[in-house]
Amino acid sequence: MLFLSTFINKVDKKGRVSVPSPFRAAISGTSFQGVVLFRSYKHAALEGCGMDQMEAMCAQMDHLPLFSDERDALTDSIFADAVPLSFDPEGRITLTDDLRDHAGLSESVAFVGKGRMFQLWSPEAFATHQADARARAKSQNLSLRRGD
Amino acid sequence: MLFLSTFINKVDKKGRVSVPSPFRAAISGTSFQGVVLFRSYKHAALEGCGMDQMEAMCAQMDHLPLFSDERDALTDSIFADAVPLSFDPEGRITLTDDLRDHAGLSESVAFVGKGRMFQLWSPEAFATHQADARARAKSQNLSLRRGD
DNA sequence: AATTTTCCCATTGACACCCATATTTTCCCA
DNA sequence: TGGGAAAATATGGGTGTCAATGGGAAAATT
Repeated sequence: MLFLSTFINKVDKKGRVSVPSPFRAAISGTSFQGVVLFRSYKHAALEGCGMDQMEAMCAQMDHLPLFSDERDALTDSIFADAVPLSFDPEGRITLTDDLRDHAGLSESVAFVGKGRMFQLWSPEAFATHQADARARAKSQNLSLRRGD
Repeated sequence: MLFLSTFINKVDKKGRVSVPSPFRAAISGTSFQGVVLFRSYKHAALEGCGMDQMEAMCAQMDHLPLFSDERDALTDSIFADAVPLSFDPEGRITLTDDLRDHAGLSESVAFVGKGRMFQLWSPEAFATHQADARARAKSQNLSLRRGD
């Protein structure tokens, strides 16, 4: 099951957001009924996935030596930051202030499908980011054509 | 079960700290109801895990030759130092003075999830350490590769 | 007997659940 | 093909429950 398309949902006064139903469906098979969110270290956005993906990342990290610098940097910026948020009976999650601040989220959130993972953006920030990404893709294509 | 997120809890006059409920849940399956703490040899912090992980580390160490310098160093700095602390009925542990001193802990403690292990930091010290780790992850563009 | 450790209870504040409502999508039949 | 009913989804708010904390009593150790 993959995370596809983009959905924009509202954040209520308590900080709750409905996770898009197709995203919930992608997770419904796993034991932990909820998502895991952590700060993207590249963008003003949040990375998200199910617990199974999180465990896969942990398994990959087991190949790095214990107490090594690389492992430290990754675990500190992924696991230390990761917040497991379980669904309420209506399929919502409650964002922490920390997460909200980092992504600059206010009254609504864009859930952006990225395959095995997804992202949470402020809708305005994502619009410009996506326009940017398309422009980059286009210019790369042009340069490739020049190549042959 | 993984150790995720960061929790900051208070130390009371008796030296007790509540272990975050999700961390206790990650340990609840094992026979020893408590955690094992030992001094980090890289940072002013404590390493922590459940007894099962301790046994896993022991098994890993079996690959190193008996009486080798490397094995000696690891056993001295991990097993010789390790303190098993069992939960009280409310899920709290009491830190020893030795542990408290090494991590510079006073009125509150940060429990930092690191996947299969976790760490205990003075909240202020961890804030700077984490900022550092994020900068490293970003500048070196660290990422996880598929397991080989 | 005094000190330490362990357990028990009481308070608090946050959050997870319950229910109610609104909005959208889907489906069925005219 | 279009309109309407029914289902599914998204949203809003009140309340009970549980986790974190603080203090005191009982048990164990010296």
